[in-house]
Amino acid sequence: MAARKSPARPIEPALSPVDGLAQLSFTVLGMLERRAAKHDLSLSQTRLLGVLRDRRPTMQELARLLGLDKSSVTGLVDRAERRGLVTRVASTADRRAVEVHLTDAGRSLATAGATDFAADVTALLELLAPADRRALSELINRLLLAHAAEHGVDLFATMAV
Amino acid sequence: MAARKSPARPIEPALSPVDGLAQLSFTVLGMLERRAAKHDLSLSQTRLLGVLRDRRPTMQELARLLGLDKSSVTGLVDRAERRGLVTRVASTADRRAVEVHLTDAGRSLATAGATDFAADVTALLELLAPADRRALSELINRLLLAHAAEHGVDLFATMAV
DNA sequence: TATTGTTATACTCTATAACTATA
DNA sequence: TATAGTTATAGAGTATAACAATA
Repeated sequence: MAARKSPARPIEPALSPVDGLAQLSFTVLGMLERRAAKHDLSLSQTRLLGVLRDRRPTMQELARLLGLDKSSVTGLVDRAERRGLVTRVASTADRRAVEVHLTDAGRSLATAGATDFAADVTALLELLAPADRRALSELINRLLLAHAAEHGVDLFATMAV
Repeated sequence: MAARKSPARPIEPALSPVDGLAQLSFTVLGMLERRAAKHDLSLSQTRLLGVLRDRRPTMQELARLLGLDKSSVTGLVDRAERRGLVTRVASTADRRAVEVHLTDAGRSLATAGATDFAADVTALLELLAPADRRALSELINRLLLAHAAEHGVDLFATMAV
């Protein structure tokens, strides 16, 4: 029961800005997790597939992209490989290194997962009026750009899922 | 370096609404996780302490609040108890049940964690101009209220951390 | 010597199933 | 019988340290 035509100040009780942002984040990540679970994927496996959609990194690059230790990536890739979602391919340039490639099955799953998740988030955003929705996206973009700039990060480099 | 006085259409490259919301969620949860790690707390332990700040639930209620199986909660509480953050107190009403209480140490840690996290999120929000910040919070509140209403959930019941 | 990746090991987190003790 | 909680067990995910192969 949202307030219909309340003016500037909302009648509803309001979450603090901090709590609101935290709650929103939990909600969105929860959606991602539930969708992934439908495909028998953990959040970690989902991130792995997401990262591999447009890259063929070595184990070490993968570790950096995911922010994990290389030994953790060994296990992550082991389990994905056992399921036929990725393959290890010997690097031609460096005989110590291996590249991790998405298989067709892995790519299908990554695409399906991304589509499902996008549907969830779109449905969430459609709870807002179109003008509000556009405003929210614009503000989020502004915030993320400022944050990325402050940390010297390329906002578009690590996007996955 | 956000665009200073760009009109309606931003000059910067923009993330799609879905990607923006996903990225923002990862950013915020990442902050929470890093702050928790500074106190040697996992996200699960942080949620546990957060939930206990204003409740003394039984194990079963805790399982429901955290969305976990009761056996998972046994382990979670075991580890927290071993660290002196919570205690198990026999229920007077039902001799099968135990209540989980925060210790003073646990409460301190929960408070410190919440304060740190709030500082991080506040710093993030302060990357926006004050008017933008207020607008963003207002839109997030609207979105969460609509979402809570749709799912028949009390938005304020499960807030933790 | 330094780097790439794996292995050995340990711990947290989670779930299912079986169990104990109440109710 | 049903419920509250624990235990036994299994597996994912993570990290540190030690190792083999290659650079």
